[in-house]
Amino acid sequence: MSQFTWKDLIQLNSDSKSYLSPLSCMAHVDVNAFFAQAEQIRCGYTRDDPIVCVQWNSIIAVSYAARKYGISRLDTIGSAMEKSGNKLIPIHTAVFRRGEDYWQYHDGCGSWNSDKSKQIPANLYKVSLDPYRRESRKIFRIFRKHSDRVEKASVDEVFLDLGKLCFQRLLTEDIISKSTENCESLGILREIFQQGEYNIDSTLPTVPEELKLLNFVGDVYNPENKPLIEDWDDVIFAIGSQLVGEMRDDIEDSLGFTTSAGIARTKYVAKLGSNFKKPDAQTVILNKYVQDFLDGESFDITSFWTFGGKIGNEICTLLKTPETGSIKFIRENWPDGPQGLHNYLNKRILELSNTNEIQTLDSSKTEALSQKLYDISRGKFLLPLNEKPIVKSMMSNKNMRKDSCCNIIHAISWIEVFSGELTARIKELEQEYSKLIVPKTVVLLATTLKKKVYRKTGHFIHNHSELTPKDFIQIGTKLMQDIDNENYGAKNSFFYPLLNLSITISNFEIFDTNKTIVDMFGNHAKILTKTTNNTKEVEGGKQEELNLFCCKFCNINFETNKEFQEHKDFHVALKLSDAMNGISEDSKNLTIGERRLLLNKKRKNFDKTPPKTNKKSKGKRGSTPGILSFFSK
DNA sequence: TACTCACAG
DNA sequence: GGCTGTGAGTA
Repeated sequence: MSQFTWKDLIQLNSDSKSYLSPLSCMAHVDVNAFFAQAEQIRCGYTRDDPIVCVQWNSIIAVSYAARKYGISRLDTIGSAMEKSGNKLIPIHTAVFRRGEDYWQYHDGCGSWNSDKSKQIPANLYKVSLDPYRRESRKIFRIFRKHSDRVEKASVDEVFLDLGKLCFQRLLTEDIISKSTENCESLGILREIFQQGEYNIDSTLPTVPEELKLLNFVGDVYNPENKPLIEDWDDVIFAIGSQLVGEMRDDIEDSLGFTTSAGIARTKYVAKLGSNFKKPDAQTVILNKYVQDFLDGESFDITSFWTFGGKIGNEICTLLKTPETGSIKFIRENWPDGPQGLHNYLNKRILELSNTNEIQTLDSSKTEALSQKLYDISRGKFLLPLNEKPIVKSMMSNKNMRKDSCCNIIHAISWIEVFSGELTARIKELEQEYSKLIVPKTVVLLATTLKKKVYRKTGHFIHNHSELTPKDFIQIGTKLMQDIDNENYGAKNSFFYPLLNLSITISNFEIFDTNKTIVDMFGNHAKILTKTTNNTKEVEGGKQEELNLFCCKFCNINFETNKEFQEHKDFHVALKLSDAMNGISEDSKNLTIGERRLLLNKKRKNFDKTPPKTNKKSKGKRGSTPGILSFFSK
């Protein structure tokens, strides 16, 4: 007799409820040493070549072929090369050069190269992870081809809710496997289902003998060689393992990546499963052996997702010793529900209240926490697939070396890099989803030795049909000018060199592309004329006229050429004033573009005082600067 | 809303 | 350790 009901089975077919069914089947798939594999494939190496992916002096991914030298992610490339007797094949990530808005690979270059001309100095470059995002999307697309129940958990991981696919394969598709083509009792099950001749609360028939021969793809966790298929959940897992096997094969055949997968009732256990055997493997954790798995492999609380840091350690402390953070300990000491555990945690928090051992946890969190621990320790913490929105935020960031950002010129050059990166990333997403994606918020964050300075747009509107790096450069530059004026220019206080500079865009508005551009931006154009004092309300053709004297950098319209020229002078001056004023050796450190600007400046004899601040040019033309067309108040 | 912390890969 | 992202908490 089965322990499951028809309701449990049918629930699998529901996108929103499948995870709640005792027959639910989740998978976690992880690309092995993703960055290293991506480079291996890109550069045409094989899996046996010991590739490591390098960023500056650090290794950020180690291929499985390179692990045999004992290389780990924390090694520097220098020490790793030594360990391996120079056998490693290091490949540096793609990089942007300061002042340039595109990334490039410089294969063969990197700090391990003794040839000085083949270095990639971290003060002048910024790492680009775009190539990996691109591969990640290709992989994700393959999962999506097989299933619409996919959660992208990170750049190299997905969760799958296999309930619906398993259900369909079991009950409505012809193919389960060759061994069951003639399975009469399965036919009967299907017939009952199709005729609707069942009571939803009645138990399912016993699993037919023929079905017990169903093959699993990958390894089933079963150290004591107990029977595999006995009830319907085992059948579902066998089908699930086949589905995941097919997806992983597809990924390997079409893209070349090997992956590891875990299949289990819950996301948490599936994730432990994918980590269990690597690379190129998959592990099924059957419900009836999940406790053996959790106990036998001596998992403790800190092995579980979101418990890997302080919280997990504090739980171990509350439970007295690290060993007693073990899953078995929790399950066996609180067998009758989470209430006892809840009381115990609260008691321990009180006991430890005058020590500083417990900092993150407090009694307001223990109720939910004890329920979660109670469930986790039984492999029954049910979490639905989280279908994430396209994007929530996007950051382009650079941690500076001491000479990477010593003045506003440098800062603006980095902003150009950020702008190129963000625009390219948005464009790729737009193409992938056939949407227009418009960020409403742009944040510039500068970190100095002493403080963080933060500027944010109100309501970002771009009036182009297409987003260009220029849009972000305009805004980023404006924000940077504000920050510079307030913290350096006006007060003449300590500000540079910056330790960090970043642009984060967020608050995305997403439009379907089947609308016309006018449909989408018609309203925005109105806002533009409304909120901008110095732009007259004009229609179509007349707008063109105004654009004759339009600063492309700020998108300010000027009424006369003279004003326009003055404004342009102001830009150059602003960009250059700091470099000329202070630190003369800066010029050594400038990129070609920056140096050209400097030369131009000398040639044109720009030394006479230009309009000094933004405010001045504001005042001249009225109360509102034209750049406001990009902001609301 | 602005900012910090925690966590993850 | 550097880079990118999410979510919770706090004021």
